[in-house]
Amino acid sequence: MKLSTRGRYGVRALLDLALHSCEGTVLLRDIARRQEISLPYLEHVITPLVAAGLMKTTRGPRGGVLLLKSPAEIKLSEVIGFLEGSIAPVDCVDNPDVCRRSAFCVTRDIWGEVKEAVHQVLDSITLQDLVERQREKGQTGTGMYYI
Amino acid sequence: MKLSTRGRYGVRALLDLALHSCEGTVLLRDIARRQEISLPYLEHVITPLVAAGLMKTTRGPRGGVLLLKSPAEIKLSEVIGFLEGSIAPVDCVDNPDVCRRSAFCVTRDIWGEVKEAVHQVLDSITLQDLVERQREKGQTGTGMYYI
DNA sequence: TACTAAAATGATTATTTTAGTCAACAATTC
DNA sequence: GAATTGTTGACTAAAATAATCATTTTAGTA
Ligand code: FES
Ligand code: FES
Repeated sequence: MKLSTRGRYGVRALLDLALHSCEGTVLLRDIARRQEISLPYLEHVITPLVAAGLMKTTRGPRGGVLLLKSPAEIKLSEVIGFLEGSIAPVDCVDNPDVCRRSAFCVTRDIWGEVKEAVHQVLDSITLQDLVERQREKGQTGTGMYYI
Repeated sequence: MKLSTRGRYGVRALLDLALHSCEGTVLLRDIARRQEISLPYLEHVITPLVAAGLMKTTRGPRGGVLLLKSPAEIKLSEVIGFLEGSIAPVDCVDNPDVCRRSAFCVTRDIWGEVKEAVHQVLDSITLQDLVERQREKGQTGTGMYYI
């Protein structure tokens, strides 16, 4: 039941981007530095988010990453979906055919309830909520307190 | 966010045991056959459940596995805890020291909420609930419908 | 006692997933 | 056209997963 680094880094990158996008595009390199993620790896991590249309990238000087949707319109359930795929704890919840026993398996029902519970949490939280929570905590993750 | 086979097989084995333990001990071999899990692997899977005191095993002829606690007293949250460890989606939820950023990381708070949501589901379901659900579905997993 | 049936344990293995790195390429600005 | 920035795909090391197998221990029974 662990999240991979894709999910963890991806959400953090998105939050960092939202926090610093007042000036338009943000350098991937800066996100990587602030979030302590290697730049080459971060490039791979955000790929699905770019593909999903959450952000736009421009290359070259003055390039960077730009948030395309308003943070209030980005739900964590979508983000995790793009980054990790389904949050179902077992595959047969989404796709009954992978288990022959699906029709009569009560444990499958349980895993479905777990999936639903996680979904409700992540579906009720937007990137905007994260931004506000972070501002309340006072640390916007600039990294200056860590050097 | 996937469960490993330990969690899936372990819960199924426990349910199978509860369903068939009217006669006392149950052969591991029978659980393995009904649940379509290889016997040698099942032996490893149930090890933590035996260690946790949920079941007792006796070797030799007329041996097998015996449920030690009443199904109504066995919560799925415990079972998954024994089989998979913490259900926290990231380690820093349980152990803040693994991330330097814990004190100000709002994503960590989210993962804590996810953990709590999953816990609430699993903590509210007992093995007895599974038994009853299975009986309602009519298939007690004898395997006879699959041969 | 010897035999057999069952579970326990530990070593080993193959496969898959994860978490990255690296190099070459493409686009953009100045 | 040179510097800068993101894109892509190949590659790799390490870890986790999902087992299998051989050996040992224990308990009952003929
Ligand atoms: S049907 Fe997939 S675990 Fe039971
Ligand atoms: S503190 Fe662990 S992910 Fe932020």
